[in-house]
Amino acid sequence: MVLFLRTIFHVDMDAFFVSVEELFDPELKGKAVVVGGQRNERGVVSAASYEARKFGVHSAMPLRTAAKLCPRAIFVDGHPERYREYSERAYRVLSSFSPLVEMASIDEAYLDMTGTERLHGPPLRAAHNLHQRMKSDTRLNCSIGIGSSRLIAKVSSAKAKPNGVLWVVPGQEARFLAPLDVRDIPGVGKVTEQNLHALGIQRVGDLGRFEDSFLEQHFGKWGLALAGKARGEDAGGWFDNEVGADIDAKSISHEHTYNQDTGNAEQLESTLMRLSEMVGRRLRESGLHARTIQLKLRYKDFTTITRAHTLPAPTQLDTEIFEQARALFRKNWRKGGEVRLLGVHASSFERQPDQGDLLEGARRERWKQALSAADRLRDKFGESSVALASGMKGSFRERIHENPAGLPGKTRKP
DNA sequence: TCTGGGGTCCTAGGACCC
DNA sequence: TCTGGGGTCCTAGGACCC
Repeated sequence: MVLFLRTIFHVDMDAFFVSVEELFDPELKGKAVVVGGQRNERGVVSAASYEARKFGVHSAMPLRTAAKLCPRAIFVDGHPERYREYSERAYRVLSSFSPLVEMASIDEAYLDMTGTERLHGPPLRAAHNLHQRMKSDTRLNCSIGIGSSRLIAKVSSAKAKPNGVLWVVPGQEARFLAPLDVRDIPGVGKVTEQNLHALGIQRVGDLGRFEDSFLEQHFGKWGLALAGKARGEDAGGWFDNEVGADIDAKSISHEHTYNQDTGNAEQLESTLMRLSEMVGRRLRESGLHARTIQLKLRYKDFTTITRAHTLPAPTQLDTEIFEQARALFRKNWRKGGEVRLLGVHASSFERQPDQGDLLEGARRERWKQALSAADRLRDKFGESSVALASGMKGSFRERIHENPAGLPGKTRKP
């Protein structure tokens, strides 16, 4: 039950990574550009310019496929620092329009603009002002969707692209959604789309012909949410959160795909050490302690397993994370099996560690201090400058580059 | 065509407890 | 020998998002 009408903006930067790269190299402007790596690297497209999209190139597509579809495309490595910087600039602009800003990812945000009419005027005028400010302050284009829920704002910003503003007038939500493809609903991917098609549901409006209970039977909890979404409601899950509500991270993970598959135990364990260090570092930075450590292992043929272990007491120490990850690895790795990817994942966070006896607590504290010092060194001299002894073992200690294409997770503030 | 990395949420089964 | 019911924790896998 909606007690009062909300005005939500969804602001989405247009071809964000590509646009930022264009600022650094104006030569790229107007050309087919693919960000994410080189044309014959192992990896996928992070972002494609509108020119490249005309050839069928889109994000998440293997780089090699993109090269075949659009041979003349320019391939550019990603620059996460640049994207973070421009994301922060965008955040500053947004914050000057509403105190309730929530970055949903590096290039999109929700604003609760409810009750700002006195200051900013009616929604469309506010949006146009915001649009202009974004352009003048960041030199980047964005699109803005306006609606009475996150869902409507999100869907309408997609329809406003590129470089547009779209307002769905309150009361018109269902009419706006009805003709759209079910795939346009956030959360409906390839699989759900196929399942809906099998029931003869192609457009959002078709959902209205079915009872909520029928959808629940077919799709469980998600089916119920889907019924609500067809009416434009933020039904279920993350969408229900108030804009700007502070939500703690639920997991921290790092993974690495080798350029060449490897079955070398020493190299694999060395990678695990590096990944454990990266996870431990992030835990310490955010003051979190994890109880569950998970290993992810992907073989050459892409079969993937995950194996988890939950500790009696939470940790944020590289050594303890590594110990668990390695134990899981040794227990589950098919000896000699060629590995494509390794990952280390931490979850079940607690703010305070269960210290156990005092001596033990002191020992851990010393470790923590040593590791924090290492963190500062890394800040200064780069990720490869410091490693614990076991990570140094062997000649395979390689540098894991910061994910060139990756996106940070949901963060409240950049 | 040969498939990244970092997240969230959901399901389902088994263990264990009352 | 035929076998409850609910709650919680843990693990594995998968859909989905950017």
